[in-house]
Amino acid sequence: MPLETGPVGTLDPLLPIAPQLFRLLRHRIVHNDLRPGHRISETEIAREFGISRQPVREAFIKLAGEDLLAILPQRGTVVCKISYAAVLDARFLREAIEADIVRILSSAPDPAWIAEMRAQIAAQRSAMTGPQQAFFALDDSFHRTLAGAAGKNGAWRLIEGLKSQMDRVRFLSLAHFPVPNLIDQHEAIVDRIEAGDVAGAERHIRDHLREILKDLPVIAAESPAFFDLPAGGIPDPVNAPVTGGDHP
Amino acid sequence: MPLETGPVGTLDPLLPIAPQLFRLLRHRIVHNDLRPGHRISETEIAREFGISRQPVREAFIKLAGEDLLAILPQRGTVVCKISYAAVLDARFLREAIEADIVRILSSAPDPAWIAEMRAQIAAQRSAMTGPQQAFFALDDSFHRTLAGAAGKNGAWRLIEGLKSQMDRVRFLSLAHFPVPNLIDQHEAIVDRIEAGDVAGAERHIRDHLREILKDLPVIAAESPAFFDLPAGGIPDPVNAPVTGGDHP
DNA sequence: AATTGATTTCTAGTATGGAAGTATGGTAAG
DNA sequence: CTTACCATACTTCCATACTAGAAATCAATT
Repeated sequence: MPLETGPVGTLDPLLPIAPQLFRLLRHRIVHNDLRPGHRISETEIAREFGISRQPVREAFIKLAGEDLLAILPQRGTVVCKISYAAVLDARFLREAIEADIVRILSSAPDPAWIAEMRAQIAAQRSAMTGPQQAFFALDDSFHRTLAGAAGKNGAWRLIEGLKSQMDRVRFLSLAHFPVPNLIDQHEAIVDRIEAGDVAGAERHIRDHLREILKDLPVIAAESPAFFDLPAGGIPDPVNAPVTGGDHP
Repeated sequence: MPLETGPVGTLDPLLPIAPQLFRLLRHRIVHNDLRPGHRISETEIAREFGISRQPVREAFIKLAGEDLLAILPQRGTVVCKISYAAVLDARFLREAIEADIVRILSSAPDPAWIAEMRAQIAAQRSAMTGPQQAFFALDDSFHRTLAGAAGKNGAWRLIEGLKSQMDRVRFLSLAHFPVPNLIDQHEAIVDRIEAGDVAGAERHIRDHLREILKDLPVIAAESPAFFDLPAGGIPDPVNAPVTGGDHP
């Protein structure tokens, strides 16, 4: 995994500091160690790590680019709330992209990649009894493998940025996600890819990526303080327009 | 248009400098005023605009995030060549996203938006005789309108980032793009949306966004110095795996 | 007591100085 | 003529100092 390597919590002074700090703070925010609305200042972080403000500032700017921090000039910097709309947007984009990835795969199935995916699914089942975060890592790996198998590693880089918004929800309420179901869905996707069933594979990946729509309203209702909700309260995103995967 | 506003070439010292400089340099790179491979330094740019190196540095970091600059620690900063692979990746992602956008639109056509799109197409035809850059602006506006009509303005923000890679190609060789054809394609897309023909609308937007595949090899062969080509020379991207829009 | 005003104390933004590392050009040795 | 070496002139990166502006605190006034 290119990102998120190494222990999270310390900085190696020999390596460039700003990118390290960026990953570290990003990890803290996505895992809700830094809570939405919490104010942090460049000075404070600089003191905590014994570095100057400059690399902190650069990390802040990059985090603001992912909508994880809001920098208010001359006023302060706050951890963004989880934008309900942004989560839905990110999910929509992921579905669109991964649907096409799966179409590529199923239109020309590669036995070597199929074997790799099945091995990963086996690992996912083994991780079912362990901590849920372990499954999430394997889940990421699975989806990244899909992209890689389709020759779209560049696409995964983009998805990683989108995923940060969705991950904040994921780590906010680990209990809500039906891991066994998700693994079954992974298996169904690979089955349809192996069978060369383009429409079927597409339908399954789209359904898979719509799972979060069921849980999001529940989680948002549980922790409204963490969310930036649209006017009118929590909408029912399941009623969002159908976007594909349902052709005859 | 949120980005690229104001005159390009001067900085307002009253406003935050770093974001202004970012947009300005981005414009120069995308329009190939700064050529691929050209070396620039923080000091040089700082002198040119009479500012300090720090905001320059921050602009550089953001440009590196869009793969427009490559910052080599302690060695220098160069304008990235146009990555052939990145252009293909960006195009793939755009197709996936806009295909789903068009599916939303055609599954529930809105007369008001249809009228807006038709008006824009008329404006495009008027701009056919003028400079080609004027058409490009209208083309962007059209696609942005599609996203907005589907309630996916957030998606357009992402596409804008992807588009910078494709725009570099576009501005590199204005002559190659068959503007009348593109406008006809726009019209066909809107026709299918209005008719509620989901599969047809999807097929047309995908074909539309594949136009660049025809021109890219030609442009790359004309200006190989501007491109970062994969090993083995210029591939034929038209033979890339089919990714959708061709169901029965 | 409530309100207005000045002051103090925070913030991010910018400027500048120094440290570490790399490429380059010249010089001396083989 | 070729090669190894060293000094120099760059580069980015980090640290520090300073500026401008916003918010909060406290005092004076009504």
